[in-house]
Amino acid sequence: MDNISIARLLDETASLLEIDSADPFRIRSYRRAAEAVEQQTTQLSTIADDPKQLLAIAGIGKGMVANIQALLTTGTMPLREELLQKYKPTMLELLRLPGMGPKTVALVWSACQVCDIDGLEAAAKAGHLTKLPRMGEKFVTKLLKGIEDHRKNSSRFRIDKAQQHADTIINLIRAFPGIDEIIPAGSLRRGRETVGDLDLLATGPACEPDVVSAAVEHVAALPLIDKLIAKGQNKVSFTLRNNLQVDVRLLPRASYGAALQYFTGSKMHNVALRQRAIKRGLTLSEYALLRLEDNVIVAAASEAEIYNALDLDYIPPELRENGGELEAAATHTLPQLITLADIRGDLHMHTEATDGRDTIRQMAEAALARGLAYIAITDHSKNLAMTNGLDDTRALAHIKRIREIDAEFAEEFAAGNKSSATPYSLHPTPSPFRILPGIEVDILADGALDLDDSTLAQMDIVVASIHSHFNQPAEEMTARVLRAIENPHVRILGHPTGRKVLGREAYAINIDTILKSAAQKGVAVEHNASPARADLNDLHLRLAKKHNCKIVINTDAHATEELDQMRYGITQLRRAWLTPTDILNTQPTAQALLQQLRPKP
DNA sequence: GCCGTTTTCGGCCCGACTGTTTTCAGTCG
Repeated sequence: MDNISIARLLDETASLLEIDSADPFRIRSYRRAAEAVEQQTTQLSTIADDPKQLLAIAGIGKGMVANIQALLTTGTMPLREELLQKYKPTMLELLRLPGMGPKTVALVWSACQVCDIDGLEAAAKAGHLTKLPRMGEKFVTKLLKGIEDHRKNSSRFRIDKAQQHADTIINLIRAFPGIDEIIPAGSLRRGRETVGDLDLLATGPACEPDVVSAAVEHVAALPLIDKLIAKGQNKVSFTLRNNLQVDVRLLPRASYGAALQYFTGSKMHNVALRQRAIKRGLTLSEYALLRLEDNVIVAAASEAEIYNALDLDYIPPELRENGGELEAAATHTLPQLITLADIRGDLHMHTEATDGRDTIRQMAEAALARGLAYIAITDHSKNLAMTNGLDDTRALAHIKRIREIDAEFAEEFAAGNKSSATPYSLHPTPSPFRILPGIEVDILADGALDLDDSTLAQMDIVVASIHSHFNQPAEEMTARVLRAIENPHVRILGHPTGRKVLGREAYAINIDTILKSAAQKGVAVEHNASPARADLNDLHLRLAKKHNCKIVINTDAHATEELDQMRYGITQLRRAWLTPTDILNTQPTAQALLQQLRPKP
């Protein structure tokens, strides 16, 4: 059993304990243990014989060692079995519905014997639920809507999860000798926020027709396969334990480009491309671009050859949605899309002062190691009590500390003895790494901010975001944001739509009005790079560009490794046709960036 | 259930919002 499976079972046990109204702290222990296990780089199965090594992991104690050893040897553990006597595993899915917490799940089970989504929907429609305590018309309406949304989304996977699975599988397949290239095609390659399944295309000497069967057998025997769906001449289809379907195709080098083009899509892009081919007396398939009259291959080995043979510039996968990219490619007017390397700073992140996990210095070191030139530390303000948000006094003390560490970085730079993963000297224009003092200030229900202007005046970066009262009518919500950005200290509007991928609809808000107003006031709008919260979708981003709005892309990292999520945010910017000049934090230095932001009052 | 320890047990982020109540439990972040 691998770490992911152990983590999942521990987490599920935590959920079952919640339904069972167990001690909340005991529940938290199981959740923490699950997280800790998931983050381990070594497989626990290899060190399970040595309890000392397990106990060395923070969050794993004596009890958890016994649990993990039970899981590894028997595939389950006593507490889990005991809970499954009382409850059904399908109840865990009910917890994912909005408004359904452990207490409510336990209630519908004991009162109506409802333990799955279909049963819950039936009970809701039959009016059984309104007879229960604390459940009225409104609750049932919201619940039915939640079930509908859940069904719509649950068959898709977020891009980062899909990418992780793809990386794992790719590494396993690459281990087979004679496979030298393997690329995920489909919506993952196009950078969609969610993907339905994985399409992996491999090529190399081992994929040539006369020898491919050995490679097919290798793929069909991968250890992480849950169900093998199909095994053909050069294609293997299977599902993983989480139901993600994976199609692996092993293709000869000569037709790899055509296959990559075909399986990357999108469908509408391919239709348009094939129409263009026919007009030129050609025909495009997954095998090659052929001349119609004599079936001679015009292009097949690479995508670039195919596009060029159709009198088009190479079109990046993110643009292949039949949204004007063919016309642009034909007239050589495709945009120079932004890349990860263009991003020089990250202006929204949290530290252990509030709900982050790492220190100011750790975040800075991690950003420097990732090649950034500057960051802003923007911890939460006091209204977010659950994050231990900063009041005015603590906020001022915090930025004092930020300034100190910023000065330390400057000293270390001057002394030339900075030891970090990326020495300053590797940067084209060496200058000290900068840490800007900032805050993520909360926009209250009436649009006021929850810290004093005198405090905000001390900050280089003031990100204003909404964290409560999500259910205001659109007009009120819009007015509230407009009032917040009236405050001259606000320089960035944080996660302006509150959208969550696979989780929550955007706030009811008039985004057009807000973007216009932000553009007029010089307030930058933030695209949250986290794949869970790709806040502005590509439509929003295009709208922001149209209104000449300043745009920043930030990770909102709560730990050093979350800085890596920038890559997913970049993909969304590319899908919106944005270039480096459309984004403020492509500015090379903190000073240049600050000059681009709204001037301080 | 874990942790830190004054080695034997107490502390472990908790406030705001919602839909239901008629004073609050449950959910969310």
